[in-house]
Amino acid sequence: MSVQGSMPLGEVLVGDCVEIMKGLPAGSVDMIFADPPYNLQLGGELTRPNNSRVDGVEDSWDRFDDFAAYDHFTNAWLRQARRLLKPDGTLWVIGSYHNIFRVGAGLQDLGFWILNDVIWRKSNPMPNFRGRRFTNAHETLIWASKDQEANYTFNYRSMKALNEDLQMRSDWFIPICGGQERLRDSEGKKAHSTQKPEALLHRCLLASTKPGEVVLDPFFGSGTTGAVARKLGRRWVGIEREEKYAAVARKRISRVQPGDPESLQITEKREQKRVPFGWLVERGLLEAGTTLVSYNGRYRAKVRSDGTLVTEGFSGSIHQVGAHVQGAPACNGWQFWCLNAEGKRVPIDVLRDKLRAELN
Amino acid sequence: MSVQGSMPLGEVLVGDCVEIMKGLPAGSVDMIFADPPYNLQLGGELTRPNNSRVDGVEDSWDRFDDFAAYDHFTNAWLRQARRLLKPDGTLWVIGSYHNIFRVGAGLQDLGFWILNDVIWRKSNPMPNFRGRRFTNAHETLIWASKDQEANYTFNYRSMKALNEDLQMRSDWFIPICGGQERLRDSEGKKAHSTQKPEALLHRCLLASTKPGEVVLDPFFGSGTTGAVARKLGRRWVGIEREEKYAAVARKRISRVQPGDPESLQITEKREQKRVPFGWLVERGLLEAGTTLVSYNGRYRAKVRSDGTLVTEGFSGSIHQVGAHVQGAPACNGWQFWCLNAEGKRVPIDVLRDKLRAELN
DNA sequence: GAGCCTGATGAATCACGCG
DNA sequence: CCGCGTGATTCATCAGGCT
Repeated sequence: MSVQGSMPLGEVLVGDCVEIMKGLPAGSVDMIFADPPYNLQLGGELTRPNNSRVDGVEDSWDRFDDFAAYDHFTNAWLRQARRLLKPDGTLWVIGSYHNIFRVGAGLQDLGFWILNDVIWRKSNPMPNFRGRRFTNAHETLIWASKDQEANYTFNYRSMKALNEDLQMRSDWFIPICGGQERLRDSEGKKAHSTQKPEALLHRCLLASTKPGEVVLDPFFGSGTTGAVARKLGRRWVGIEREEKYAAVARKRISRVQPGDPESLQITEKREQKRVPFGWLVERGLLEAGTTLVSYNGRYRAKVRSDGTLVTEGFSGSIHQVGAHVQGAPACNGWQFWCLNAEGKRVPIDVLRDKLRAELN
Repeated sequence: MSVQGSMPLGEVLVGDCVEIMKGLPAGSVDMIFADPPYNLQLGGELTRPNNSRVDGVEDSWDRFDDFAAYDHFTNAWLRQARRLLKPDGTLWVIGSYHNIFRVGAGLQDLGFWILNDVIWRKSNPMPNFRGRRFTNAHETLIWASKDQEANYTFNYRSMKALNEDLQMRSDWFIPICGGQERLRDSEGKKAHSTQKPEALLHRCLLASTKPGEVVLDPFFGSGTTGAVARKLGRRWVGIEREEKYAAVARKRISRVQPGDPESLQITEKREQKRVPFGWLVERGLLEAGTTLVSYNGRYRAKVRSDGTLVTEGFSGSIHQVGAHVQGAPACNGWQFWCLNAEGKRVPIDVLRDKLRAELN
């Protein structure tokens, strides 16, 4: 058994990611973002029609003898990822058709529960020069919890806000990393061949973590995960096999302005403090005896001094009475019941909001 | 060994697809489109915010004991699919994150060579009613040949034409099947719970088959593959486990107007008649002695009467000379060499097009 | 007929905390 | 650990009915 130290937050650890993960404490990570080698089987060089050479991925870290070797490697790092995650932590993995099916099946076999697969649609993909296939214009991300029962984090409201107040879909349109964002060496060459755009990590981190939580990236590369984590006030740990890339990442992240806590604060509705309906009556925001109307005008009920409602032959909480009159199994009374205000029906939820504001 | 008959073209065979495929002749199919069960593993019932019930997929054909059982089933039908395909035939499979990773890994293990994964982006997916995940707004298709060396069909020009003369990308935006297209029984209920849109099949068939070729769908369902195949002048065979669905499909397909051969004709450049460069000189579209310039203006060469080019100390075909001056292993001379026309450089390929038009 | 409103529905792995 | 109560939660499209 290996000796397990504490989490080296804000550091890039250099070495084999499986071995290094073995030395980290179990259940200490809230989210893992992994961009493993793609197992690209490029047959020789790829050239453009005019013979200029495409600078593809041919680094030694991206070569595996066969699928069995790749599966073995995948299983090893996924096992460690699973061990390091907290019970409610989640895993993101990105890949292409060369490797993502093997990774997806592998993580399902280990008990991970897939929450979504997400498509990164590239605004500016490389064309298919030979005209023999469809332009490969996307990559696939898998988002998974440790098991089916996990109470994972999903910042629904933040995602909805990012998408013009419509639910965020599973297809994301984001440009590839280029221009000023792309890290280059002194000769102008790409510092890393598969640098991911910060916008992609921004969305993953914002969707599935809270400020201050711990994010691990076992294939750190040029450190995009660390840079965005710092920007978003998340804590991070990176693992990178090559010191060359680790150095690039450290320098890059040190220049990132950390996000200020206040602007990072987001409140999901489901996290707000509970306000019982009765408090509205106690506090005088609603008088006992007031008649409430259902949102569609079909039902009426009277408010009692203890915070229950009463309608013909039935009484109970706002939720119970709402469900009863509709003959429905459940009902959110806050949205169902309304006040008549200036001829318009207003959900009693607005009174709850008002009280919550007073209570702060 | 089972007795193998001939291909029952235009028929829906009722029974277990693996068993039926075993009875069909090897190497007899040009393309297979497969929409296997997704193994959704749905839990209890799901209601919309208005308390109406979501009509999920609860059919018996989608229930498997565990991943092992699903993998076993997947391996069995993929093996038969492989046996039935001609050497240059291709396989399409559609799935969701529940099953596609297992199918993708399984077909790679059998030696299939993935050409693309294609994303069907739904214009109108069902929302995520509980706000716990991203809206699952896509499904994934895998397109694969039997092996890496296969000379598969890809109708590049047709796909490009379908996409406003830009290369067709791997992400397709297509509405789900509803409205008039959705087959319903006499009570207005869905005839099949997972009917695919014809637009999706149209694109798959148009991309990867020629008129008259044989298409097999081992999970025929309501027969979308057959209907579109008939419309596009492809021959088809369907296999469906339930007679109920087979009957629906037969009736549906019988009403389809077969495409007329002329309008199905498409011209892929690679199938056009070969036109040697020398013919341009013979026919007078280009005079011997003309000086050609490379597309980037760096190199020059002179046309000789026999259709060869000559430059400083080297002569040969347009391709050989193009490769030589660049020091490249190969070169497409039709695109590399240009004429100076009205101050602009125009590839000599335009002269070939002109001659081809004259030769018709 | 045009326009507006209401209701239905689609391959869906769809709560959570407290007592 | 289970049971129960509170309460969070939907987008695009089509069919049909009413003004």
